[in-house]
Amino acid sequence: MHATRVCRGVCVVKPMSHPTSQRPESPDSAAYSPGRRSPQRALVAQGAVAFDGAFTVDELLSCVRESDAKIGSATVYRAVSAMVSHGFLEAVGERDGHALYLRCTDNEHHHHLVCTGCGTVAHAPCPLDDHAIEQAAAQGFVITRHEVNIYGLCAQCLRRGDAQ
Amino acid sequence: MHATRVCRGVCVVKPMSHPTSQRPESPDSAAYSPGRRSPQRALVAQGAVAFDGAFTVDELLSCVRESDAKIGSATVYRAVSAMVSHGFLEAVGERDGHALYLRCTDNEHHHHLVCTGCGTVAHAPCPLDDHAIEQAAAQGFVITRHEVNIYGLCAQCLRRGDAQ
DNA sequence: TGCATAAGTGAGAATGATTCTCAGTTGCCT
DNA sequence: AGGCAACTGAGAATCATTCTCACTTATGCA
Ligand SMILES: [Zn+2]
Ligand SMILES: [Zn+2]
Ligand SMILES: [Zn+2]
Ligand SMILES: [Zn+2]
Repeated sequence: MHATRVCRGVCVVKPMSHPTSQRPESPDSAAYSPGRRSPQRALVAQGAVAFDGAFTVDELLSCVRESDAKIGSATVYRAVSAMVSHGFLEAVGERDGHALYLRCTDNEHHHHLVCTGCGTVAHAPCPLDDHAIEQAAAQGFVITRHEVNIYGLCAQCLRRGDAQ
Repeated sequence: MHATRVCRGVCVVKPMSHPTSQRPESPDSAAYSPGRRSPQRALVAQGAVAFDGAFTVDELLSCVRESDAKIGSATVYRAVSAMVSHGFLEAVGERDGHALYLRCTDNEHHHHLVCTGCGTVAHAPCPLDDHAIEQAAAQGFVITRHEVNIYGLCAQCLRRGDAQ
């Protein structure tokens, strides 16, 4: 159905030799999440960065398992939650009932267009400009939150003729 | 947490006296869904219409149960699915893990702004204008689907000071 | 009108992503 | 070094939604 989504080589990081000694200090290990620094969270962050585009928690899990075979799925869910609430990851819709996440380094607010074939992502501007906000205000509303999820097919998948 | 969401009086329709005879022929019973006409689907359609704004399947279910106490939840789920794919209902995001639906009679494409306090809905224009589509095309993408869910608070809920 | 047939129904089981529990670990601060 | 709260992992639990299956029942056609 979908092309197998693999994270790039970077993902398969040098497996940590031992718990306490010689822990891989990822360059952004400080930024990915608040709270304590753990090797598991560092691996999850590295895995997320290694994906080209959108990924599910399952995909991230199996990617991370290549480095730490016995990491628990709950740990990855927890790490993803923390990263999302810290802004290191963004939720970008879902695929087949699995939530999609994305690491995007562009820090001005915008949205994403996800290829349903391969997970590749393109940027899309936010529709909530001043005009939209005023229009909402004219109807008595104050906007607190919004989701814009756009799906499509990238050039490659179009060429390959992947359906849907 | 949330104000109790009730459908208006219309919702509590005259309970059908008996299966085969004297079935309530709702005015739009023909339009709500493709396929066969059943009293259950008519009730579900009437219930949906009776809501002012967005509602969850649970809310719709308990509304419909006031007319037919023993309607199955699967039946309501099925009816909602059929109505969504027929365009009679629209999905407008979620609340606490429950999908939100809405009956909107405005048939030109647009999106919705849902009050998280009471479910009241306002209209919002679609952000996917020609420019956005061209911009996607410039990145090699063809858009196939999109979701725009906006959440906020309506004037009434703001006045009442409902949080979130 | 009377049948055939496929669509709809309902009770309950199943699904399955995500969250929770709980008994260990282990960063991190003093 | 010690204390403790945050983190982990295994597995159980949650819980909205879907599926199964054995009936019903619209609906089109003869
Ligand atoms: Zn693609
Ligand atoms: Zn935005
Ligand atoms: Zn409101
Ligand atoms: Zn739109």
